[in-house]
Amino acid sequence: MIKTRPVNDTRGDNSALKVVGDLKQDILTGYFKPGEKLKMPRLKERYQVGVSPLREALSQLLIEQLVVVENQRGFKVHPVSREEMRDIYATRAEIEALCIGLAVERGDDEWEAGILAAAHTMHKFGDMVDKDPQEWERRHQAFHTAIAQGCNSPTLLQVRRSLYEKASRYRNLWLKKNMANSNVFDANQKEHQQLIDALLAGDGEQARELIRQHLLSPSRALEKTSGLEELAD
Amino acid sequence: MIKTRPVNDTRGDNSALKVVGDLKQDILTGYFKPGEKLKMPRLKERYQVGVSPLREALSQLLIEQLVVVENQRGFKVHPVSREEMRDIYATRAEIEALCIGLAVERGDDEWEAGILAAAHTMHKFGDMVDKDPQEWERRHQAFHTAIAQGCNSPTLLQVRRSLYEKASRYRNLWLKKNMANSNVFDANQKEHQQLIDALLAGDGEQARELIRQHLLSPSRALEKTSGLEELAD
DNA sequence: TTAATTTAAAATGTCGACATTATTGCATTG
DNA sequence: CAATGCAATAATGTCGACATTTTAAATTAA
Repeated sequence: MIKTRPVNDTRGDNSALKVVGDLKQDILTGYFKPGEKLKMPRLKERYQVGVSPLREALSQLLIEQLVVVENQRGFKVHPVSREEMRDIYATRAEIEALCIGLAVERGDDEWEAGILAAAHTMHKFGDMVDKDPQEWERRHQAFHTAIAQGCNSPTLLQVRRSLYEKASRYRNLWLKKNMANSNVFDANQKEHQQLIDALLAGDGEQARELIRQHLLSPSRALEKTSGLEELAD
Repeated sequence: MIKTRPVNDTRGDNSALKVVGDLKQDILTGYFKPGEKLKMPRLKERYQVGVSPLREALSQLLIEQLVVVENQRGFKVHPVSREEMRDIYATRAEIEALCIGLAVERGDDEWEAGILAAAHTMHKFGDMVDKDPQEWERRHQAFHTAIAQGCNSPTLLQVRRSLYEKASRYRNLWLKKNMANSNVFDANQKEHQQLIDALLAGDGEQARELIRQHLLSPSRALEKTSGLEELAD
């Protein structure tokens, strides 16, 4: 029996690594607003660590472009903008299409099984009445990740994950807007089925086009809303 | 008149940011070998700063996957492996093809001019007798960057740069092996001309295929060499 | 000699302290 | 009243110190 360890088990890690996860979550979920100044006293209080681990954590989020720094003026949450949203979503769509194209070429039976399993998990959730957006998003992402895994390239998957996280702040807005709207979820379900069909048929070109449209729809929806202004730029 | 500032001007930056550049250089050029332990006393001595800025710098290189960390055992240079080299180069080829495909769709006259300018700068260097590999690589990269710029996507270009840096350690091996071999440089020159022709003709598909082959050739060459073993894994 | 154990040395990760720099609030002036 | 200048308040970035842990060396035992 292989001993696995939960993804959020941070026992052997140092303080910085522990705080990276929490801080990232707080930024992605919007607890810290875009553009907001991240003052050390507040962070020390919230995460119960000194400045050294905090600065290490912030240095990591700096490279992931979730925070920005200005000398002698500390750290801020990376601001949001329509332009950035467009660019991130467009890039994500291309990267995801790339993953899928390679996956169709390289994917094996185990890959296909993983997709069907994840699809089932998603489908079950669709029946629920109390749609917790976070849990829905978890399963939704698990489904797409199962597909992308088929590309079998750690480097590419790393790029993919990074873009997914960058997009999270915008996606959370979209989720708030649409969690009541069950049409959206039904349409999603349909698109997923089309995607699965194309994948199992080995039609890479079709799958690539489907995923592009699928990934861009939240972006298109957000273009029209005024939700972005709320998040000070 | 706009006041520009040289890329390596680090006056307003904090110590960590200054040391990031130097440390990265030292890792990419192989001054610190893959897998080598990065001990604080040595780093303090070399970069003339305390542990705090050092740990911040290392935290950034951690996300860029140039170093790895183990709790209570400090930082190490990220090890190299044939597998990683293959994956990085393959991913880079796909990303570069993606950039170029978009660039052909979106590029304007200024873009084309930039390519020709960079090509000229490269060509001039080809005539020189004393081929400094570093300078050659600078111009080579400037040429490819000029092309990729046409995609007009900061996010995608960021991904591209990150992969370029990850590949640097392997590329430096290749450069050492081939700096005497002028056949290689001539072949390169030819491939560049083909690429330019395809780009100016607007043939995206052709350009994408050319760039894939172009980027993969160092990887293929390195597959055969024994150079990797020198770098302890 | 090899293996195990103890001891000593060195390195890591974190905090508090301090100098420097930014920001805020208040008074002064035009 | 607006704008400017000044003081006091707060925050940043860096270092040295310290407890903890790892690594290396020395010693002992088999």
